[in-house]
Amino acid sequence: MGRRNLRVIASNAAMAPGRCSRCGIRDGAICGALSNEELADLSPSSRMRRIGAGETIMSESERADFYANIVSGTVKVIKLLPDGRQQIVGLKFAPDFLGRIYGPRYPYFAVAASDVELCCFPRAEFQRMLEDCPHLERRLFENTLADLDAARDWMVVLGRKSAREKVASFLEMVAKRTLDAGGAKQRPAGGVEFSSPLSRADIADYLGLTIETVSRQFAWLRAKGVIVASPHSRDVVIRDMDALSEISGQYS
Amino acid sequence: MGRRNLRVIASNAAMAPGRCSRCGIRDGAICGALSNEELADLSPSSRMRRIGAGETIMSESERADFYANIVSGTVKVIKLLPDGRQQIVGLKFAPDFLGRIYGPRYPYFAVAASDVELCCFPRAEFQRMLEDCPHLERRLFENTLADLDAARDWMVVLGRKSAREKVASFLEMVAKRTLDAGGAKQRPAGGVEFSSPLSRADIADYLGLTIETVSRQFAWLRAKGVIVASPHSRDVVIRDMDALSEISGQYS
DNA sequence: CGCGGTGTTGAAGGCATTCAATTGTTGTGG
DNA sequence: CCACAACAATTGAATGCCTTCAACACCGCG
Repeated sequence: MGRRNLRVIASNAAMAPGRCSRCGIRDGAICGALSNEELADLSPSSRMRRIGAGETIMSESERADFYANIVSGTVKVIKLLPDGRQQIVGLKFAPDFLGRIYGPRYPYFAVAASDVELCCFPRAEFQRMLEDCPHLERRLFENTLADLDAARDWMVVLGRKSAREKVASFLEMVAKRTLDAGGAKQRPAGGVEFSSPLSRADIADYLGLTIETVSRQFAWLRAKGVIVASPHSRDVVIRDMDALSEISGQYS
Repeated sequence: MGRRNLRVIASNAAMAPGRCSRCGIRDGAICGALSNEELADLSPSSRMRRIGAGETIMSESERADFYANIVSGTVKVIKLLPDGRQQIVGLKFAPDFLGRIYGPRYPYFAVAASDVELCCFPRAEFQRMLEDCPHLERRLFENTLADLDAARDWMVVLGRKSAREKVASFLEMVAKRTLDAGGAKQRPAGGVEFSSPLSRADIADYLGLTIETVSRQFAWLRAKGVIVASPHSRDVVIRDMDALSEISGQYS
């Protein structure tokens, strides 16, 4: 239950300096808090990195020497128990920020759930920019508050929901966040179509369940016609969002 | 399971203006980030409030018009599901801070778990102080990061631990935090003595369990000699902290 | 084609919940 | 001071949900 192996570390080719002014995620990312001049200052030190699915981006034990924006892909934030059980404590999509300020250590494992593109800043440069830009610090503060709310929302899912409600909550959450990011298609009759960013194993680790239980709940939702999803596939169509919300316990 | 009623609201006598300079919790509280002059500026607008156990301090639905430091007592941070199930998503002790900046709403219920003394600041005054004092904002940011880490730590407990491990984790956490605050007695042979800040019902809501399961796990820990606790009492002596850590799964 | 990885499905078992009854504690009023 | 009510905690028995163990199906890739 919840014991899976973490493949560690990362081949990472340095890419061309970030052309921030043309960056597609700028407004959504923390960079949206910076003026053109400030961004021009930071831009030369940014580096693109490509991370393969399953690779570890940041690690609890080691000192994190960079910060990053997610340009594309999905990142799992993971905590481990000494015996190997694991719990996903956060999910990060583009254009989310990755890293921990005010301390050298990132207190979790950040692992690529899919192939990921990162826009990375060296620690020192970013810290300097942070001191000069109170609005950047504030933006990060607001991000952290959003992370806190998300974590606490999920505590309710973990602590008080049944397996069925958990899986429905997961689909609801992914649909919402994917729609916000423009990665999902709106379907007639309020349907939503997207591809799950997580494997069954990851979903289990996110929901505090086993793979088998997750699979069974998918089967049930499929049988009920709430979702359409061919077996062995990560593509999902939510046919009836209201029914899903009903099942998730979010609205009664 | 997890359905309990929230008694709402608060008789609250206004007390004498905070004598911040002699305040016992100043250094631990966010006020520790303020100079004597700054504190003298804020001091006149502070008000002491006494809250009875079970009363709601802040509410999800209503606009919070004040911020507060906890001077004494324990506060539960709660989230509710529409059907009444509840999950405690945070515990606050003295000298913790209560409130949410950058927005008019506090997104949880804050409920007194015991009788509580608060040092309250009107929203407007505090916001003004915040704008003038970047170090105060930074202190709050660091608090929020600590809250986030605590929430994510607890997600592991909720998602991946058995009932026995959960109860052991709870006792461990309370012992640690109570010791830090000086509210617990060190006993010979590494023992720790304290009084549980939460009822069985609250512990259940914190651990995502039922009251009965919590009670049974207490009975088991008692039978094993890991703790000493007379039934129907909140007083606990942890006889063997190492054994407790073993049981909690925190160290294997 | 065979193999590893991922996902599905079945059957059995265990752990936490549910339902229920009892005990202990606290506070109120006679 | 004691009786009583209201509440909190404990304990027992039965149920059920999720896990565990196991086998199999599907997919991509060498």
